Amino acid sequence: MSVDRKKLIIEAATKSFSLFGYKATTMDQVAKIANVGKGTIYTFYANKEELFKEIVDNMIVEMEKEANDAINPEQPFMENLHLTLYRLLEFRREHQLMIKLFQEEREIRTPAVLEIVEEIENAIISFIAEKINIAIQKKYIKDCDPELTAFLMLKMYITLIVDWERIRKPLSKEEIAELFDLYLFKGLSF
Amino acid sequence: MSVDRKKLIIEAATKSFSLFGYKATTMDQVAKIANVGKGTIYTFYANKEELFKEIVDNMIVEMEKEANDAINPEQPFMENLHLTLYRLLEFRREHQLMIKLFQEEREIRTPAVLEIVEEIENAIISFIAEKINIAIQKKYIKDCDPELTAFLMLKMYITLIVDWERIRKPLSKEEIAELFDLYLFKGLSF
DNA sequence: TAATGACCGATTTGTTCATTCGGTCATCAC
DNA sequence: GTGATGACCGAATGAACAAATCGGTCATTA
Repeated sequence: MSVDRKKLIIEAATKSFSLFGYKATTMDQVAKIANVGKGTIYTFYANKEELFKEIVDNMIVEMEKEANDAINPEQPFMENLHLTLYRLLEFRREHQLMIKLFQEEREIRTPAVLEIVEEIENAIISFIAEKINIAIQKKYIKDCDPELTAFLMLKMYITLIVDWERIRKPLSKEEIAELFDLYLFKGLSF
Repeated sequence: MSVDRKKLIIEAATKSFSLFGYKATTMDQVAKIANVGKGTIYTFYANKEELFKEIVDNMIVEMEKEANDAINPEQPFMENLHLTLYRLLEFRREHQLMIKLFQEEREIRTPAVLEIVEEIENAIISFIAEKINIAIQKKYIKDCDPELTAFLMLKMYITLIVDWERIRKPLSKEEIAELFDLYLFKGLSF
């Protein structure tokens, strides 16, 4: 059996998108890195965007795996939710491809990248919403719209970790856990 | 006494910035609208950015006045906080200059506009933080960092009103009030 | 027949030149 | 003499054109 060309292409594309982003990655370059003719890529993927989606979808699977690894079954639900959200934002801050994607979203606004970032966000929301849905059924938390709650929690974490750090001081993991618990779980009322 | 040239300039600049934004407003144009020589503008303001700041600072004062008008002393603190935040975001959505500013922030990223938008955000945060500070002292709510809490609340409102509407369905004023009360005041715990 | 890379039209990039703009200051009107 | 002005300046922007690059195709090849 000859070499697995599809695998070579996926590896090459992952490298290139991670290093240069979507726009700055050329199909010629991917072919070169993969040691494959350019035409070969088009026997597996209809176009550049399809190849891109495949790479990002793989990353999303990897991300969800990591998020699940963060869960500690002995901890209460809200603590695990915190650990999950925190791990997701760690991934977002450290994963090469993720970094490039968000940078390109901000700085170049490549349409294909805007689309894929929205897809990533949706994946995260679905992922969190599912956990919330279960928590509602098990009466761990009050009844609420799981999707909206997930959306709000994600935005809250981005606010606490990314935005607040930009204008004031960075918060530690423990501080964020406490704030999450105070604002969303216990509430500000006495 | 001759005409108040400074007032004419302020009125003209307000009109022009509101209609065309910062970048597309020229000093020649402001002078023309104000019926004033271009040099005259520079006897009051050191440069275009200073003039811009004056106009936006006036708008901030107007915005805070409107936000205060939204308060109903007979209502409980959290309801008034909701009314205030909602009014602030209404202002943001409806005020000509505000609309142009945020549009230019997103689409052109003019440095001077990025700066001023941050200034506006800081003004809102200080404004809300002050209310929260008083509420903490009066034991209306638990102890917390007023600035961080204000920041979080503002972001939460933007999430609920702007972001959620973009990806799903718009929420009514009452729904937002309920969500605000549920998530931040009562909390999700039983 | 799976793999390839020369080739194509479209888009992007680089370059040059003309225009516009923010800011100055010599002159003017009173 | 003083406050107001607009012609003028260099820098920045934009238009226009040429050159290079890129995504995608398909006749050829091994």
